[in-house]
Amino acid sequence: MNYTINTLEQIKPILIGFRKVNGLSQKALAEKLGISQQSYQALESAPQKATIERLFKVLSILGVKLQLVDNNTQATHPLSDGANEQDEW
Amino acid sequence: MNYTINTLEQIKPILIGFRKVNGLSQKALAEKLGISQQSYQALESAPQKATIERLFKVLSILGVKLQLVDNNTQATHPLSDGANEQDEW
DNA sequence: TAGAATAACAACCTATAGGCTGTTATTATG
DNA sequence: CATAATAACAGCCTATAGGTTGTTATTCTA
Repeated sequence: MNYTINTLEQIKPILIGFRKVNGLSQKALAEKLGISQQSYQALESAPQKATIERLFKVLSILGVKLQLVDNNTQATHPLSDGANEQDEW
Repeated sequence: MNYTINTLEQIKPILIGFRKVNGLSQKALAEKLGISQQSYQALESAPQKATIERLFKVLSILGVKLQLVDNNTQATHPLSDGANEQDEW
């Protein structure tokens, strides 16, 4: 399932959704991160302000991967969304 | 073109690549962001430390979108990578 | 090889991310 | 409705993100 981020406001509800799908409370997820529930709550309430590093850790726990989608070359292979193309770099 | 981020170290070279593909120098991109070349250079040298907000701005200029890919539900529709499914939230 | 353009490094400052504890809503559920 | 679980808010502190200017490599090309 892919969720394209068009605006920063979208991240928050998506994050909460992912956490719930994983059946985790803020406290449970915070424990996995090694921080307090209150600290995690702060992150979840404004994920745009978090560092990539921090979001990445959370997403790893939730089984979610970050992807960068180049819109410039989008049109060339409309249906060829091969697994990973980062090897080209 | 999709670039899945498996490790934080991947972001830096991908970022530089996107900038070059767009034919921009650090100075040129910095100007679009309204900051100095040196400030942008700091961001580019350690993008993991940047906030989502900041990276998002850079990616917008470079014509790159952020995507969250749920690995949990990955197997259900292997080939149905429909455009955007965030409306389901 | 000189000069221009580009990228990187250093020192410095201010705002805020990232953490804590304590308390207060807000949902569940027995 | 009482209580437990969950989520949110407040105040506080320290580390660092995000910005500046000045300087120094590093490419590139006439």
